Amino acid sequence: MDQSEQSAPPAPAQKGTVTQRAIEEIKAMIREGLLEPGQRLPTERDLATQLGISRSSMREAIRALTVLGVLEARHGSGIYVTQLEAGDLLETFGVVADLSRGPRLVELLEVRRVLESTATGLAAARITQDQLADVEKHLAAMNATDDPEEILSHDLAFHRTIAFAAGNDTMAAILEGLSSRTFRARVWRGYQEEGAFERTRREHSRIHRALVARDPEAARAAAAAHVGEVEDWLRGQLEG
Amino acid sequence: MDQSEQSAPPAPAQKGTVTQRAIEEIKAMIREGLLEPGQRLPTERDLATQLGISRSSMREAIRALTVLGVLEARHGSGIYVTQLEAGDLLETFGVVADLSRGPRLVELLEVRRVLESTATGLAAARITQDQLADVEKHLAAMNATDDPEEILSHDLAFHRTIAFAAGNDTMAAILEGLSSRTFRARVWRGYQEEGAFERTRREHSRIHRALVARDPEAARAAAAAHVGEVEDWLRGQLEG
DNA sequence: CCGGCCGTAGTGGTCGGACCACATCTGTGA
DNA sequence: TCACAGATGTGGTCCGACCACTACGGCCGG
Repeated sequence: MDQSEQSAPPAPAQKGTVTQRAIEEIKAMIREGLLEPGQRLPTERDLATQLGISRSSMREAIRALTVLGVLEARHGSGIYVTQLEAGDLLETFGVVADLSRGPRLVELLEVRRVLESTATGLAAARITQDQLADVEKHLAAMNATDDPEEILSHDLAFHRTIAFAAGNDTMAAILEGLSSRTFRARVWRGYQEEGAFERTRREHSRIHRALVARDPEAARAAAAAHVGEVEDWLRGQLEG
Repeated sequence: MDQSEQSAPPAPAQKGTVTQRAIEEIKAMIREGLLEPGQRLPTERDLATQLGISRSSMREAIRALTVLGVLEARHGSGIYVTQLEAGDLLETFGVVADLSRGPRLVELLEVRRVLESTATGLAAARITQDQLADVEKHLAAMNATDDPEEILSHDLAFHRTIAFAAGNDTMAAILEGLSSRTFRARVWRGYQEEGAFERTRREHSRIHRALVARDPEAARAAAAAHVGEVEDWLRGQLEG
């Protein structure tokens, strides 16, 4: 709305802070293909000189892009562009889940329910024998122990494998964030104390059977019900 | 050489870089409720002293949390915790969409289709008269002009209003990121050149009719088809 | 000739201090 | 009483030095 074209091409375009400008500058370089995934960037000192800013400011810009999963700094070696894969970029999604509280937790679970059911449905049609074997491995391990930590660990792997088998890495990465350890640990702490172990096991078995039967609709329903259980419980917690 | 004064009983926990430690430290403070949304933090200088690091490192940590939407720095005033609302935290989602290319664009559209259809279905049941009026306003404005920029603008507002009416702010925020200006501009540039205007208008009308009729299933289907059209086109582009 | 050791140059990581730009409060003067 | 100007404190930027680590290459012993 304010983009009135100016004459000077090398004009600094005094928008916002210097660091912010540097961030946009680097993002633009990547977007336009000047920086390929995996490629090494010039040194911090050189980059700072190129953009005419101090190394401190450039470092802040680099740090910002690092936490976003766009860049990766290797001490003593250099700065590199990540592979820009779904996992790299969506890692920050976990932060959101970790810092969310109250009603937002329910909203996140609602999003997870929608995506998880879709992914599980897709997986029923696409999962390979090897992946199915993995799923069964985690299912068995989950049922073979009573250690909550271990159960949670295999539970996560169970769903992760299924999400990955759906073939949409982006969706799988988002689900990964929505199921991050600390997030689920917080919710499940109370949920499992109410003796939900058995119900969880039944639900997992139902999902597994649907995958074996290659029944997408059943898989979708089972996954939705599975997440929905936790969702309803949490909703009740917030009200009561 | 001057930092060896105290033996540090609270355990320095030498994990990763100093800055990384500071980031986790602040996140923990927020997670544990020591820092409330909207609250003002100590000054950069004080924070640096508290954690026993330099101001430079602390600034990098703050910058990192700023781009994640957790903190907000106001020049001359101080540093504040954001409201930690969905919009604040999920703003970075737009960055992902902007930097994605090729097959990942299709994956993102697939995620959007799933969420958009869900949100539109929910909206059919929950939208208020005022919100419906807004939707109609954008629909009319969209059909009254031929300026692609303006069309895109109202198109975004059309879907945003609907997503918001669904009642799940988190879902709406994610959709916002998946529909960010630059992302859609890139895809639609080619799509609309193929004379897809008319089809888009028909699809929007269909969504609108379903909302008016309070028919969730029809709304869901219409939204899925709408996004699916673009999805298919893009998939074809990548193959052909 | 080969291979491992070690020094060195180059990189990111950290530090401390200085100064600038901006927001806010305060006290003065009309 | 109110408006303005200064003082104060904050984040924003810059500089220069040093530390920690990696990678490379030449040296030395086998």
